[in-house]
Amino acid sequence: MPMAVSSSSAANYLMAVLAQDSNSSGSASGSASGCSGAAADSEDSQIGQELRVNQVGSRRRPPRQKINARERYRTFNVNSAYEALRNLIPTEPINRKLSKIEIIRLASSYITHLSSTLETGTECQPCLLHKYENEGLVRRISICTFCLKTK
DNA sequence: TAGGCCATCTGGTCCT
DNA sequence: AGGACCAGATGGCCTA
Repeated sequence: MPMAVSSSSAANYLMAVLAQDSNSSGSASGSASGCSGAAADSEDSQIGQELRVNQVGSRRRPPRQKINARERYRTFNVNSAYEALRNLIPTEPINRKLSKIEIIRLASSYITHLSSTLETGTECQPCLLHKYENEGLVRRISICTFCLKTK
């Protein structure tokens, strides 16, 4: 159960996704953007593929559309978490677009920066100060974006 | 046009 | 058995 996501918006999204899939009955690819990497190149082969993937040997599998909808919902929740994390990272300009990998790296860096701020008790380049205070230890700190920003 | 980023589909694996 | 999670494949969009 996702916790960081607003339950109402997530639920709305799930409903929308499921409704979309029920409307696109018979099609193997219910993608909104129309891209389906493994989709076949004709309708007949799509249906054939659907039958094949849903029945392996004698074992019946759940309909692909339902599984795809759940996966889209899961991706939606992951993206919501990325968005929540991104909102905690100060940038310039404030609404600068960040990729997912940038969000993770900057969040990690920002946590380190805040930690150094707490430990040194100063907001003036705490990471650099923290480095000197811990001289002799193995810990190494690279140039901190957030220290450079708060001059 | 190449490369980066992303959404989606899919099959496999693990968990409840 | 069904759902959650994950990684690979694929194709679209955008930017330098």
